[in-house]
Amino acid sequence: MARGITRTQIIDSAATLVNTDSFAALSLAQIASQTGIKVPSLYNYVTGIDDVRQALATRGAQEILAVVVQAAVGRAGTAAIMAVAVAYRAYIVHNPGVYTATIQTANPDPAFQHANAELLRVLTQILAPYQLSEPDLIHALRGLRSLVHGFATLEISGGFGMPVDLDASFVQMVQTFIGGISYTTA
Amino acid sequence: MARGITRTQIIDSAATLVNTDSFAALSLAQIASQTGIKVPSLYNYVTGIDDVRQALATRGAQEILAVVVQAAVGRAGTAAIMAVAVAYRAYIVHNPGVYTATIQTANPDPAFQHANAELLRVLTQILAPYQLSEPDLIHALRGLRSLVHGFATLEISGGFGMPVDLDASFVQMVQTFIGGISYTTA
DNA sequence: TGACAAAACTAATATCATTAGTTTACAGTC
DNA sequence: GACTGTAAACTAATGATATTAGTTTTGTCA
Repeated sequence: MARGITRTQIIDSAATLVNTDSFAALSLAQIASQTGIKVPSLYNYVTGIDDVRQALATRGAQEILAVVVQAAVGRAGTAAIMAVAVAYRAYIVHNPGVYTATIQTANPDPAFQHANAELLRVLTQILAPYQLSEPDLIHALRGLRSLVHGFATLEISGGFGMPVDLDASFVQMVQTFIGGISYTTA
Repeated sequence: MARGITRTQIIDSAATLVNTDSFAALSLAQIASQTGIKVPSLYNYVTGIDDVRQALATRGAQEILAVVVQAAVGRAGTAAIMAVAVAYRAYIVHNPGVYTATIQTANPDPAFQHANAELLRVLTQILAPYQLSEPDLIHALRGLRSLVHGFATLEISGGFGMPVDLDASFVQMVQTFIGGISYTTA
């Protein structure tokens, strides 16, 4: 008996599985097989498959926050927005399963809520230089998230026919957005 | 035995179920219960649950196409883009389950492919007046789809905190986009 | 009326998640 | 160094799922 499995290892295994296979196909049987224990033993570390899904969602939210913060430091204005958008999209493309968990899992975990709130705070800070009115700020925040989320999810689901020039399309889209809020300001 | 169930009724039932409950929770047991027959009898009309999912996806694509075409007729330029975006979002918000099927189901059905191709053609026509270069046209198409898809999916998954002023946010976002492609042209 | 096909059914199998109850392994104590 | 208690693994069983096989019923048409 290879005693010594940890909850973290289980979530790690689940993350790998959902990123390589799919979030929908995640099962305890897969996780048990990868971690070398039997399915019921998993219940020593998680309360069920929903617990695993929520843990993935929380991890995803925290990782996105980290990636976004990393992209934002030392940058301001349009450069900051572009860097954040690019980093956000990159995370989604490289972690499609975990990101899917982030949006498809109802998650009351305070850590999840906190990471999301922090993300919103960072984005708000990045938009601060534009001195938008309260409603316009909300509009801009929603627009930015919609843009990046929409593009990335269509991208990982194969929604765009040919994969050519996806980078260029994304950059242009974000630039259009940046131009738009600039004009709103003026 | 209430003989006379049809495949259409089964898909209708499934559509109602996914829109009121959720796409993920769809099961043959639910459909059988709603249509008044036993689960195995469903196999006289569908090849399995994946067949139902694909049928939902195809229906969604066709309905979206119809809604978009309806919004586009008699309009041109910015008015056409706005009308199409609003109609698209409205469809998603009112048919969240069917729309989810549209994006989460791998669907080789030619009718599905055709509806998507037609939608792309309509959107291309709407952008024609802007006389974009070939790559810019592709960028704009991707941007428009990302925008609407992203906003609507975040909306139906409760991604935006408060539901206040969602209409205003959406309109402003689309206007920003329209302004952006106009400037690209000039 | 009788035969055939369509459409329902029951029964059975395999795969899930989950729970209950049991055994094993390790750590600290006498 | 044996002993005990707990943590962590296990086997076994249950209920829900999709699916398949085989059977019965129903309606239509000759």
